[in-house]
Amino acid sequence: MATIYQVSELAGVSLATVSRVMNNNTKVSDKTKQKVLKAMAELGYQPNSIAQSLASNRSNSVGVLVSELHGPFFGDMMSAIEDTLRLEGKHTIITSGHSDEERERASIEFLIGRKCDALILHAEAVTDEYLLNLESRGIEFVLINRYIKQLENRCIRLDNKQGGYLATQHLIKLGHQKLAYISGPKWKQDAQERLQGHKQALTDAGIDFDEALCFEGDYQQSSGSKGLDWLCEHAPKFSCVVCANDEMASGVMTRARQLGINVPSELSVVGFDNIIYANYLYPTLTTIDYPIYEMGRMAAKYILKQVYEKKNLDIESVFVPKLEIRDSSIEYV
Amino acid sequence: MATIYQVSELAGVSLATVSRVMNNNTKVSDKTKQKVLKAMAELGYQPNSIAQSLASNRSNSVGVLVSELHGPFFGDMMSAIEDTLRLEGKHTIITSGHSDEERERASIEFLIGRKCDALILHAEAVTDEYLLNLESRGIEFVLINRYIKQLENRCIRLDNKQGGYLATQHLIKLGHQKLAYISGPKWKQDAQERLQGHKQALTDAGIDFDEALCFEGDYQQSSGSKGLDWLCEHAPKFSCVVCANDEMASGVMTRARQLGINVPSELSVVGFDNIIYANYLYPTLTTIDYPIYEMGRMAAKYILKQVYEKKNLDIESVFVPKLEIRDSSIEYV
DNA sequence: TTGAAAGCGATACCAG
DNA sequence: CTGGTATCGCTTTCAA
Repeated sequence: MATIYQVSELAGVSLATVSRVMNNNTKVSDKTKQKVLKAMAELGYQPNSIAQSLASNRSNSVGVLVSELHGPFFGDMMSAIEDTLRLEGKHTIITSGHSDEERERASIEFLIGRKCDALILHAEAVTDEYLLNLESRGIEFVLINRYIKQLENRCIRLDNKQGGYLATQHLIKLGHQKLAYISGPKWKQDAQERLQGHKQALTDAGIDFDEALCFEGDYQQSSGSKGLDWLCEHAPKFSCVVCANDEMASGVMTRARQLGINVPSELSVVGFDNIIYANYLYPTLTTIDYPIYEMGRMAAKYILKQVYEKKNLDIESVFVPKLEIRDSSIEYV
Repeated sequence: MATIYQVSELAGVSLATVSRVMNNNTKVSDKTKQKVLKAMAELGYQPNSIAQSLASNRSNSVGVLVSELHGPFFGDMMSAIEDTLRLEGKHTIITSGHSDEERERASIEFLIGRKCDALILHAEAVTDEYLLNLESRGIEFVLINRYIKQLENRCIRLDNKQGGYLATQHLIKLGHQKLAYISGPKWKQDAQERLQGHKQALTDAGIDFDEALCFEGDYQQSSGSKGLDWLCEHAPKFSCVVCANDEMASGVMTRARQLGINVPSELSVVGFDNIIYANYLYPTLTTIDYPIYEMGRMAAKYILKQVYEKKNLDIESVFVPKLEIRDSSIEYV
């Protein structure tokens, strides 16, 4: 692998000059520039980015933390970020935290050690203090789907409560009075907020929230199935179930089919997230649109603006959920 | 951020000694070791991995290239790799190539520039020559889902042809005689192989392959829908359709429903890959199991063995597809 | 506009 | 077992 030294030798200029044409920030005469370019081409020179990072304390790469590397939600998030950053020549390093405090922290520290210029975090398990401390360490970062008051301007988020509200309100408007709910893990902020929205919608409609109609899932498809089983066995009668995400909703629909319960005529189902295949389920799933791709883009833009000094970028930090009505929910008769 | 220099100063030893306790490969007296450890703790010292890489020409990270960051297939692949590598303290850097030659090459060069110790590549667009050249450059890598004779031992792959064969044979055994086929992009190796398997199965059953019953999709869900439309309009009558992947199969089933065609009674559908939600579709999808998680693990193990000198790892490079019979395919009457 | 030289933060070889 | 020192490949003042 050719080094900058060999290039400078072949071109008959100094190291510094070669470096200058690479980063073309300083003026270099056109003639020398051509010589250098030619030498680089001839040697098939590729700068060693590790050395660049060490010297400049800049890596042109941003670190991303997701909960899981698989799953439609994080897939879209990663794609959005990489697409956006790549256009500006920045690279993306991805790690996963598995919703576990220890592992999230380890991943974040790894990214920092890797001298990422900034971080985009979907951090669920790590404490507020840790994140606050990150800021005081001078680390540049932005949070997706988490709200911490003191870090407000670094939070790109969806109004989850409003989303939960919309989902439930939709069913109430359809005449449903007995609504079951399958929540995400209660310790997760978004799960809490979505549930709060649900309760608020009930209250506003004069319906009492019944703990017995509420099952705590884990956001996985299988827990939707488990949830439906549990509800059928332990809960009072209900005509619909609102799920805290689409994957659990999918689990519910599949299990319902196995149990011989028709969706939507006997049971309406509503999801949350609007993941890509919500529209390919049968029946197609009524859900709350979570513009995760847009939010991923926005997070990347934030970094571009704050860290890489791109101007003319409007940052918007709170996104609004939208109800997407499809076939899995119908009027209660 | 503390440096090794400050640690050595505080501990009253040389740089070299500090380095030695970090990498504990050379003997260091217990007493000095404790002094150093204490100093490190006191300063909250974290080695700078960029500097380590530059100096050691080792990064303890392996680069991964996938086609897309989203999608169930690549999600599982990435998860498998990261899970396996992390257990050994190695890190994963992920990039995407979007099935585009230019971008695949750029990503690979980025990973190399990043001094990854090895690469795991799902490279579709880059030429054989390029890959061959990679080897002669002395780069350690392993290929997933691609076969190049000269690189045979570096190829972790599924017998795609056999998979295509099984899918088609299954339908023929059920009595189908008019089989439509929706392939992946013809320029992709796996798409070719699966199609070959399909043709072989037809031939073995004495059925002629009919070009008019074959639509070329792009492995996306939407092209499954488009494919069915096209087939209904242009192709002779058929009683089933075999799809080169599950996502297109899902598209076919959804479109069939919209067209009022019952699956499976009027149309049997078979997919390929056995992605996680194949089992949540309605009807559940008959498909060919692609053990991508296992293959991702295996690729990681190969690297662990070859590059990081872990012993006692059995490497298996050709995986066997398995037919997974579910509800989307039934006997032809 | 260009060159010389001092780092960046570690590793690793060679002596002692 | 420990210390000194050259080195990795590049960036970035500082002068010229």
